[in-house]
Amino acid sequence: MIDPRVLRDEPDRVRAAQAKRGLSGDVVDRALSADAARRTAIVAFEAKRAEQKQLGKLIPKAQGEEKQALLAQTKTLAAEVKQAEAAQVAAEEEWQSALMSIPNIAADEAPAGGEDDYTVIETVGTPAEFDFEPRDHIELGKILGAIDIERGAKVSGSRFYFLTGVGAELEFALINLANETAREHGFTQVIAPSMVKPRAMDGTGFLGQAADDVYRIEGQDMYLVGTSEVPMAAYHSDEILDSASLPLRYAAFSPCFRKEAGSHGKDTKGIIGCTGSTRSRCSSTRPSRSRTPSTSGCWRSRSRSSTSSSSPTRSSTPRPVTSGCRRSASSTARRGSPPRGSTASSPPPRTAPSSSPDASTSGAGSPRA
RNA sequence: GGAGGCGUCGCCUAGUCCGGUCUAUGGCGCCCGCCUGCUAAGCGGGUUUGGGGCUACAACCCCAUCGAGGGUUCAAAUCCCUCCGCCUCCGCCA
Repeated sequence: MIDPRVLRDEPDRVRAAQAKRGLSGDVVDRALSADAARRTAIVAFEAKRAEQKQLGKLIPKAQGEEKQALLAQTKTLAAEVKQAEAAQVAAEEEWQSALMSIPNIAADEAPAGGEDDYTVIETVGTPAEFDFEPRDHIELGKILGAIDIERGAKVSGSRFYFLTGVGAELEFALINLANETAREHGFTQVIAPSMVKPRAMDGTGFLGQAADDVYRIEGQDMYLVGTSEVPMAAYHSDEILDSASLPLRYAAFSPCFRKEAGSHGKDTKGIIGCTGSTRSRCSSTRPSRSRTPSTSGCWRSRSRSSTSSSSPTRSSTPRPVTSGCRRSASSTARRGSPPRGSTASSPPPRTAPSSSPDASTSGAGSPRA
């Protein structure tokens, strides 16, 4: 969720960010009044509680009738404290839910609007031109015996596939390439758990507006991760890191699970943006004095390399505590842009917690390796 | 899945049996000051985190915080319940 202090101090900034996404600013006002109500409730509760504690100190010293009177007095007070506390908790929850309904503040450089309002920052290379009718990945996969969609559907349903022979080899090769490249750049190799507790999922914002895309394990309070960003963002949670050790850089590999809710049948032809995939993802943690996000690269093993950004800390001090972090602004691709050269810098809410290239480049299907 | 042990403010630790002067003890480390050719030692003070009030974003005051969440009670580190984590052992392991 967004920093409550930003909301309180710069509500207009939040309203402007809402407008940029085409969202109403009403939630901002709702959150502001909830914040005020919350603080009023806190004052009321704490006053009662302080009174109770003061009286409680007198009881062991008192004797006889005086003690009985005190006990009676403090008993009713205890009830009042309980009531005030309940009111505070309710106000707190209202405030939380209002805050949660506000998405991350869009970065200043992010253009207003939706998917079609992108700005091209840089074009790398020229799109390939063929003097024949090029085949798509489905056809190629079939001819090469690399992708078995039929059996994928039989075993697991639509949007699943088996990678076979050179297809599987290509997958491993891409992962190795990604990891090797990351290693050369000083990233530590990590194989991360692909199931996490709610705290980790929430910490990266995936239980907010992206909750629809997330797989939850039935009967267990656990989630399948949509990217290793989730376990890695939680990796150093509750730790205080020596700033001299920063940045800490990790290239983490994991299977990735996303429901891709609402995207069924949308420019997929089977395997792009699939429900289960593997990725190698780089992330780095660095001190954040300002509230600007730091960047991290992301190599996706599937068919392209890409970059994304994240904000590994919400601490306003140089002390980089990564607990429950959530990126506070959207991303800017820098390097290894997809062949189209487009740079989506304001991910739509559905994909907000993820890196923008994941969501915006689904059409560029030809492997680079 | 089962049995046992453990979890205290950076680290170690006292306190838990028997609820209230616990405002959580002491040591180490760290910070500030004093003293001192320098350093070390010594002496004095400070040092959990989060929230709120008042403000000058200070000082100060208040609330919460003894793994987490409930409960009992006028009152919980302390009693009860549930959960989590770590350790030891047993079971399971396509």
